[in-house]
Amino acid sequence: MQMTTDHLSSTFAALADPTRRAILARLATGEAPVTELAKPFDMSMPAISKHLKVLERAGLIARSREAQWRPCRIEAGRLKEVADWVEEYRRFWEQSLDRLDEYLKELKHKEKNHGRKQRKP
Amino acid sequence: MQMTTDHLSSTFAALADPTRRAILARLATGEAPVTELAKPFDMSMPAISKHLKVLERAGLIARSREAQWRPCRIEAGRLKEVADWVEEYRRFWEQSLDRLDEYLKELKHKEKNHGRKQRKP
DNA sequence: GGTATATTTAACCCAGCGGTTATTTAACCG
DNA sequence: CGGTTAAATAACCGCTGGGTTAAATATACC
Repeated sequence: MQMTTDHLSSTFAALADPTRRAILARLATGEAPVTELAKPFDMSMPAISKHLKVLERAGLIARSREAQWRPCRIEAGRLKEVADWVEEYRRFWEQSLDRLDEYLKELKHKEKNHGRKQRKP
Repeated sequence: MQMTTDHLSSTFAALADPTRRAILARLATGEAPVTELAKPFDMSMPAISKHLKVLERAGLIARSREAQWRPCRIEAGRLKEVADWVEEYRRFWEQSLDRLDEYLKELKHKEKNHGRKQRKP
C-alpha cells in the first residue's frame, strides 16, 4: 500500500484561512454550487473562486459539473491525513490534562490548610 | 468554561511549513535548545529562529531560559484544538472508506465474471 | 573586563497570497 | 440568434512569509 504522499503543507495552508474553513463547514452539510457558497461572505465572486481553487488543489474538495453550476463537495482523504498527523501528538495534550488534574488536586488539598496568595519573587 | 478562542488560522499557518512540522516532531522526543533543533536543516540560524517564533506565537511551543540556551518544548493545547476541529469531519472519511469497501466488494464480484479493461472514452 | 557561545534582531529580497475590477467562457432559455 | 446567469480568468495591488547576511544581545568562563 502506498505511503501517504506528503500533502500536509498544502493542506494546512489551505486550512489556515477562515473563509476556506467556513466553506468546508458549509460543505459538511451537503454539496453546494459556488454562488451559494459565496452568499455568507462579503467578498467578490473571484475571491471565492480562488478560495475554491486552493481547496481543490489541496484535495480538500472536488468539483463536478451540472449545467452552468459547479457543485462542490468535501473530499475526505486529506482531512484524514490531518487527523492521522495530529494523532501522533495526542499523548501531549492528554499528559497535560493529567498534569492539570494533579495540579487541581494539589491545589484543593492546600486550600484546606490556608489560602495564602502567592507573591511575585 | 471558556470557548476555545479561534486560534485555528495561526495554528494551521504555522503547521503549513515542513521545517516547522519537523521541529515539532523533534520536540516530540523531548525538549531541545535552538542549535540542536537547527542541526538537521541546511538553513541559517536566523531562519530557524523565525520558525520558532512562528511556532511560539501560534502557541505550539514554549521557550524557557537556561543560561544562554533557550530550550523549547511542545505546548499541547493548540494541537488539541486541531484534533477537535478535524474530528468534526471524521464521518466523511469513514463514510468514504465504507464506500470504498462496498466498491471493492462489488469489484471482486464482477471479477468473477470477466476482467475487461476499461478504455478511455 | 574580554572572549566564546547561543540566540535574536535588523535590513533586505523576492515569491506568493488574498483581495479587487474588468473581461471571458459556458450553459440555459425563449 | 440574443439575453441571462454561473463561474473562471486576467491583470493588478499591497502585504506577509521564508530566506539571506550582518550586527546586536545575553550569558558563561577565565
